[in-house]
Amino acid sequence: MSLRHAMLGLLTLEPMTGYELVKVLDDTIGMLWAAPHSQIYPELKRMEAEGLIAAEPVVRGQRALKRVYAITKDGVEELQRWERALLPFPPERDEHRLQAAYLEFSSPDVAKAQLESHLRHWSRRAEIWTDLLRRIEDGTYPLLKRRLAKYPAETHDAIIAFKALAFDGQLRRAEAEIEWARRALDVLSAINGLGEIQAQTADTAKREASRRASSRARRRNEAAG
Amino acid sequence: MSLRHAMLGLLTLEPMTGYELVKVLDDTIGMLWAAPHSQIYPELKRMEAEGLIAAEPVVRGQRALKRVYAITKDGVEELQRWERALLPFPPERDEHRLQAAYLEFSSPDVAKAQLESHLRHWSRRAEIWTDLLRRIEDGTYPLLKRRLAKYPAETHDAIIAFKALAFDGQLRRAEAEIEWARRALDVLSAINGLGEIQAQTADTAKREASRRASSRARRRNEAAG
DNA sequence: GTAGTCATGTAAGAGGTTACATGATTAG
DNA sequence: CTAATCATGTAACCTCTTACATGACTAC
Repeated sequence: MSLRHAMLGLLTLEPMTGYELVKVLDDTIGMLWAAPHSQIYPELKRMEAEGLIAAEPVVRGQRALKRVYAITKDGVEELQRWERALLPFPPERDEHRLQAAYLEFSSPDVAKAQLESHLRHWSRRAEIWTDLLRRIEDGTYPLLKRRLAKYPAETHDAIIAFKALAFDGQLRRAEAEIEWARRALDVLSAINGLGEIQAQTADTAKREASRRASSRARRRNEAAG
Repeated sequence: MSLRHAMLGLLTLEPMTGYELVKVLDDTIGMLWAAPHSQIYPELKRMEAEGLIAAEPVVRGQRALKRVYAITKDGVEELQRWERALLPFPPERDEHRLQAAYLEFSSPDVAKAQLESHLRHWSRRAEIWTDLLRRIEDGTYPLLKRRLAKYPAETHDAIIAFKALAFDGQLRRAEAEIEWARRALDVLSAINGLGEIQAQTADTAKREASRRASSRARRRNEAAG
């Protein structure tokens, strides 16, 4: 349940509308914790109901209203409670690594394309995080500028250091992925026996089971719908 | 939907019971894709219904039966289809990194304990992956031994290389986390201004809004239930 | 007999994805 | 006037988590 804490953290900067939260959770903070608007609006409602944030209606144009959310005392307490918790580590679940583990069922050209895609993805991520780090350190990152303006000078070093720390962690992760993908491409090009490996199936193993399984398989398009 | 592909991959080694899959997905392969038994058994049922695997009842003791699942031709095709797909990259979502980004709401001693826990967790993971890598490379990893016995000799290099590649990626990730946590501990000890930062809340910002928000907050225990 | 392992389920609920849906405002 | 942006929702579906549940088999 960290979407809530990502939003509480953002609201310690200043009150925001759901829409503004949608934007930052799709852009910069989304590089730490991403969320679509379909998740954000309902969560804001729940947080308001629980008293963690308070909405104030603000006029917009002639007819329209927008709801500006501000964090409450309870919200700050919840953020601090979470901030001080020892969070459990999630189980390992990495689809790309799992795919790599069974590359013998792929083909060399496809595998190469996949690893190049991996490299491109994490290189783009690394660029984004490098850029964010630079902007945090040279003071041109707007969210941070506004945050520093709001908190006492003696806390600035810590605030800057922690924001940089988080993105530095992301960057290190990206760099590890980049190095891995490069090495994987080397491993791939050094291998010849790759290709059309035939797995032994229930069908080839057992004749009568085969007929049942494959006719069941043929029926599955209708049955699964 | 990769649990299915993790299991299809395992079943290309040999037919297994749900229980055996539970064990490997909690142990070695669980280091790539973890899953609890409550997810495995229903998924096996679905996969059987779709014709990707075929169950054979095998006697156990006097009264009991166990269901041994074998991959079918359709199952192998599905594994190959997935293996050749360009998988999308998931959105960024890292609770520990998010927590690090707002460490100014924590306290120095708690933050230190959290980072030490991070270090311990990923060091344990690194040990596990290092050990798996060693056993893959010196041929003492039983799952791999059995796999090699089943596939032609010219594919062995590739099979070994891909299994090693996957765990190497995990190891690199762990090492990046370890280095990050070490650096984070250094950053932490270099900072003094950390501690009881007070966020400006809706309560402190607006007097009349305050009264409404905090009385709402007081009511929330009953209201939220 | 009894503890540990083998073996297999169900169910409620949380969190996230994808798609569908609507309308006001502002800049050109 | 029209396109982009601002603004806010709902709903079906999927995956995963956590907890509850049961019973046979085997080694001591």
